[in-house]
Order: sequence, then C-alpha cells, then structure tokens
Amino acid sequence: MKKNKKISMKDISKELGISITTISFIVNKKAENKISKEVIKKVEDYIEKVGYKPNSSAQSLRTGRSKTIVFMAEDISDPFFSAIAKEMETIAFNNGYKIIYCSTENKKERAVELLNLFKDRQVDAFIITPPEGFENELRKLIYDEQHVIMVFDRYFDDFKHNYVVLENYKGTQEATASLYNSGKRNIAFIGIESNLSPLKQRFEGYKDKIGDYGLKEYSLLIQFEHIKTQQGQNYIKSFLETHPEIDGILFATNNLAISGLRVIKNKGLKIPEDLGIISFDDRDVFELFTPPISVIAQPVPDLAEELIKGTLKLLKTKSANEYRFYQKSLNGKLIIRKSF
Amino acid sequence: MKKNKKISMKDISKELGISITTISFIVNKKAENKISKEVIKKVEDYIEKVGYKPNSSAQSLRTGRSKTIVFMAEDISDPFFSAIAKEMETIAFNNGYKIIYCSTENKKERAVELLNLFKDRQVDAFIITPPEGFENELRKLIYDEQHVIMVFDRYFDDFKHNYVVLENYKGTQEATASLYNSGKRNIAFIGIESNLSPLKQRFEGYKDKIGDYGLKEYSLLIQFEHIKTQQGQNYIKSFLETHPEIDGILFATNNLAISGLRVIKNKGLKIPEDLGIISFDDRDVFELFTPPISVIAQPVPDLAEELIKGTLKLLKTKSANEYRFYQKSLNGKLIIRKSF
DNA sequence: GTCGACAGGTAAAACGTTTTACTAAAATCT
DNA sequence: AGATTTTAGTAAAACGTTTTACCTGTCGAC
Repeated sequence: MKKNKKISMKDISKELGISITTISFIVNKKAENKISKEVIKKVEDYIEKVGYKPNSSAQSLRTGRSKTIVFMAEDISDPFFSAIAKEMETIAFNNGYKIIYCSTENKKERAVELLNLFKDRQVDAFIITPPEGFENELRKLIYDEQHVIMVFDRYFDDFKHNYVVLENYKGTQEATASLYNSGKRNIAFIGIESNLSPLKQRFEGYKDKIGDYGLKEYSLLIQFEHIKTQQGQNYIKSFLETHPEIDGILFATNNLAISGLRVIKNKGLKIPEDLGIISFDDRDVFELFTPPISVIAQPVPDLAEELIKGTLKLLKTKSANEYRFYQKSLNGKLIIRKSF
Repeated sequence: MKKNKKISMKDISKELGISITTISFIVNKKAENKISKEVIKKVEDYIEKVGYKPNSSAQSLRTGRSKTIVFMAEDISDPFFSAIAKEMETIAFNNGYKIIYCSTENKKERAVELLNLFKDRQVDAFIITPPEGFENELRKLIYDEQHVIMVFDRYFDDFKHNYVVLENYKGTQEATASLYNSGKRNIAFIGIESNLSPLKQRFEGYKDKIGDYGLKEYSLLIQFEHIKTQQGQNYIKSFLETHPEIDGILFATNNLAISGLRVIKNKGLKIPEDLGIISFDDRDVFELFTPPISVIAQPVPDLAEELIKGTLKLLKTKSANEYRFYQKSLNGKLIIRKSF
C-alpha cells in the first residue's frame, strides 16, 4: 500500500533546492525568459518522474477560475442534448475544461434553483438552454452579474446575448415545401404551445410557406407537459379525427412526432398513402420506423463545436477584457426517407 | 451594474464584529453547543440577507474534499447511460455533490487518459463502467491508491470491489424461455465478442437454457467496434443466410438489436412469423417498431439510485474509516410485446 | 570605476476556508 | 471562598497555488 501523501510544489522546492516561485513559473510555462534552460529541464524532469500534478482547488482559489463549465440542458437524457453533451465534452477536455451537466426539465423554477447552486461555486461559464420565462434571470446573469453565458437552442429578442441556434424558420419552410412537392395539399403542423424562439419560428416557417401556396392552415399546439403523455396523444387523435382531410403532418419536435406516430399506428393510418410525415430532429427510431420517417436534422457535431468553442473564446476574450457577442445560426439538413 | 465583489467570511466577520471561526461553525452547522442562540441567529440572518455562499475552492483546498463525483460511462450519449446519468444527477445534487461525466467508448486507453486527467483533480469518487482490459488499472485504483470506486454494469471476479450490476444470466434465461414458449425451436443468440461480465453472462444464460431444452445452439458474436457499422450488419445478414432455419433471435444489447432489425427489415423477413425477436435493454424505438419488440428492460431508476446512494454511502463510511463493499445485483424486467 | 541594463531568480502576500488549541468569564461544586 | 467545569467564543496555522515586487550578480559602455 503506497504512501499516499500528495506531492506539492513545496516538496519539489525542498527536494530540488529551487524556490516555489520558479517551480510555478515552469509548471505554467511562464519560465521562458526568466529561468535558465538547465533549471527548467531539471524541474520538468523531476515533475515527470514523480508525476506531480498541481492541486486544482488551490489554483481555483488563487486565480478565481475553476476551469469548469456548466451545461444546463433542457433534458440531458434526451438524445439530442446528450449527443451535444458528448461532443462538447471532448473538446472541453482537450482545452483543460470540465463540464457539469444538469437538466431544467424546461421549468423555470428548476433552472433558478440550479443556477443558485452553481453561481457561487466557481463556475467559469454557463451554457444554457433557457426554459420559458427565464429572460429576466438571464438578463441579470449577463448584464448585472457579468457571467459568461452562452445560450443554446433558443434566443431572446429583447436583449443582446451570445447564442448558438438553428435556422428553424428555414427548416420548416423546407419541410413544408417537400411535403407540398410530394403532392400533399392539406398539410398540418403539430407543434408546442410556447413562446420559445425555435418553436415559434418553426410555426412561422410553416404558416408562411402554407400562405405562399395558398393552402389552408391546420395546426395543433400542445402544451409542453403533454408532449409525451397519453393526454397529448389524445389531442393528436381528436385533431386528426376532426380534420380527416389532412394528408400531411409536419411535427415540430422529435418527441412530438413519436407521440404522433403512436397515434397514427394505433389508428391504422398508412404512411405515406394516407398521411405524409416529416419531423424536426433526427433519431434512430425514425430511420427504423416503417416506413422510415423524413426529418429536418440538426447538425449536432457542428452545434456542439460552435457552442464549446464559442464559450472558450468568450472566456479568453473576457480575461483580455474585450467582449464581443458570439452569435451563430446553423442550417438544418433535410433528410428524405419514405414517409411522403 | 452591481458591485461584484464576492462576500467572504472575513467580510461578515468585520461587519458583525464576530470572529471568522464562529461564522464558520455556524455556516457548517457545528455551532449547536458552542455558540449562543442569539449569535447564531444574527449571523444566519445576515447570511440570508446578503446571500453569502462559501467559496467551494477554498473549502476543497482546506478539506481535501471537492464534493465531486466522476461518472465514466461507456458512452454518455447512449440512451441507457444518459438516462442513468440524469437520475443520478438529481440525487447527487440534493446531497451537495456535482457529477462530471465522460465517455470511455469502451477503449482502455481512453479510460486511462481520462482517469489521469481526473485523478489528481480532487475528485471524491469515481463511478466507472470499465472497458475491457481495465482490471489492473481498476485494482490499482482501489487497492494501491485507495480511491472510492463504484463499478457499474460489469464486475470482475479476480478481486473484490464495489459494484451495481444487473442479473444478466437470469435475464437471458428468461428471454430464451419466452421465445421457446412461443413455439420457437431454433433460437439464435447474437452477442458481442467480449470478456466483460454482462456479455459473457448473457451468453451463458442463453446457452444453459438452450441446453435445458435440448435445442441446438446458434450464436454470432460481433466485435465491439462493429456493432453499429455496416460491417456488423453484414455479419448478421450472412449469419441468417447460413442458418435459414433460425426462427428466433435473442439480441444481447439494444444497439445490436437495432443493427439486426435493419438487416431483418432489408431482407423483408416478417416478425414474428418468420422470426421471433427479443432484445436486452429497452428503448423507445422498440416500442414503436412494427411490430413492437419484446425486451428485457433494465430498471434504470433503481440502478441509478443504487449507484449514487451506494457511492455516497462509501464516501461517508470512508471518512468514518469503516469500509465495507457495496455490491448490488438487480433483476431485469421482461416486457412482452408483439415480436414473437 | 560608476552607471544602467539585464539575466536569473526568490520572498512573501494573498486567495477563503477549516480546525486545533487556547482564553476569559460565568456557573457549579465542595 | 477557592477550585473546577462549562459556556461562548477567538487567534492563528494550514491547505497549495499565483503573482508582485524585489534582489543579486554580471556585463558592457562611458
């Protein structure tokens, strides 16, 4: 059983007869034109030999930076968010950062609670998927408390902030068009009742395109909490029964589509003959479904890269005291399968 | 713009004319029979008023404990692991712990690298899904370096350690039995070529049950890296073509089943008429598939709860210096749908 | 031979806690 | 009343870094 005393700079200092300051400079690569080559070599070799690693708590305490980023997702067990999380992880690690994840469940109170938990815990930056009604908290965080905040998936018009989002409007426009081009003329939109930017824009994209074609609008907006419930499925069911002429559906999110597909399956409707289907967000279930469902996919690796690189950049420029907003909007990708 | 100076114990001390020691005792609820009610009240009120939160870096530095747990999953974007992660998160938070996630991709080198990254970073415990060939590292970690390690999903016979796993053997026994009971007599096992305990035990469960029935064994073991690839699908395809008499398949993991279902779909085979199917691990795609696929589901919330509660318990008893192994084995749950 | 510049390095304060050992005053015991 | 214990509290060291300001010696220039 190994003697488990962690080695510190002081130990190295004593052992080598070199001051702690010098060790620190060398460890932090700030020794270049202050310390002689020989001393640097000596220290580096010794560090290598004994496997010294600086104590990160002490570093955080001294510098006020913890090399930690919090990713507050809507739901970290959702395939979309967990895929994003995984991509970010790697890049963050390679830059010496750790990521802590948490889920808001799209509840404002939960988000506030989590925020309070982390705010005073030496976190360098937040990547946040803000739930509805979170504007004011967010604004305070950014403008009053001056935290580094990257907003993901949605944004707010009323104040400037960093964000990485998707071109949602374009996405549903394209989706609606491809449903139209396959011959569908009674195209419905099933979305979520929400003021969040992506959900509104997806709806707008649909409406505008439908308007362009001079078609009739059919839409069903479901409350957030019913997306995955039986209740939600009931809404969809009666919506379809009220409008039997509907021959195409655009689902605003993958979870919505999954609920919808359950209903369609139960009712014995045929895709694509009775109903053309397209959904936002890809998931393996869509590819495996019979028939495979067409989607507007989000470019997960690109989003994740923008998110984390953007955040890292903000962190750098912040310490350089020249702050500029980081705002990116990426295009979705239409994947045509066999569902219309 | 608020003055952003963080408030510290020293500030409170000065403001209230009370020593830092006293403040510390009160903050840490160790004041009970040392400090008068009035002083406690006064300090608590003030803390409440100014929203003081202790600096966690300083706490970590002083105590050597960081209140951080690392969860090294096989792949954090896998639905199974991300579901586990999310459940653990909440419980950990409520106990004042943060979780940092990372993915080994089932690669030993990656795991070692991650471990080195975290080992010297003031982490209180590790929850690890060890990749193949990780035994020795793990043993060192536990016995030489005396870290708090909880092993998840798999375990090793050669040395004692904490774990939370599933009753995999029972699971495939049951699965094989239900395939048999539905009339299938040429039941194949499609698994993964691996020495990891769950994969071996799942295979054993199948083999023993098949032996009990006096049936012929059919099995295909795929390498880890081919599970999700086209290559893997090709293996499955030719396996099925070599043994056209197969009328039932037990898939050892969900990802394997997904690859298998793609093949089955492409070949135009009918489930359950041509082929009865059952898979390990539930996923929404199985429920939505046509026909819905039966599974042995893992009890995710229970597993997560055991994992995190077990780890927290180890952390407590470790500081109390009475260490006992925490070993739990939970039962899977057979969910019969329409696939045989 | 004095001045300045530079190279190579160090001492010590500070970051914000926790915790040990101590004290002064009050209460209790004998 | 004197000794002892209890109550209520505090001073100061320590955790392991980073960073500022300083020091010492050497060399070249004048």
